[in-house]
Amino acid sequence: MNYWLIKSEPEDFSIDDLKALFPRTEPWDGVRNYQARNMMRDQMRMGDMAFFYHSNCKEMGIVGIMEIVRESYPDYTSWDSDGNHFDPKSTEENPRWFMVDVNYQRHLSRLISLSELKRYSQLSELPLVKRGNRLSLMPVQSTEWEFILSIE
DNA sequence: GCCAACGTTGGC
DNA sequence: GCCAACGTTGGC
Repeated sequence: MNYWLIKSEPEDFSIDDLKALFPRTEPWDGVRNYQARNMMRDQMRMGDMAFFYHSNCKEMGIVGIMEIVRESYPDYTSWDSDGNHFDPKSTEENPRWFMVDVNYQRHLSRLISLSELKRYSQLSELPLVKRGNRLSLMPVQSTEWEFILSIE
């Protein structure tokens, strides 16, 4: 099983929004970056776990855990010319973008802030803490996953 | 609100 | 295929 970290701007969609849906799931639409798409499409598997990270907000950090409950399928929001995820180069016959479905699992007992995450040498290889990182979705090594849970 | 980093686009 | 211009991300 793989571990992940997935960012979301809480003003857009927060972990509380995901929790409110439970037990319904959420299609993780709107990923429009090839590197992120490839990981999502080729490596994310049902049952994988992901940290929910709040980005671009006052309290940035890891706030909870979600589970991948459906493997990748075409992101139909890319076909909606009225939506803000529209991409005219993506078609039903030849979809360019993909998404997975996620389900709320739990909040962490506390928010683990970005500034705290940056302080641990155990996490120095995590793309999140590297300079200039802009990936909205990234793999987390099992050792990193367990370390983060151990400091929760 | 600013701006560095970086991905994408498009002219050549 | 190069690369400048441009747009976006996201921390600060």
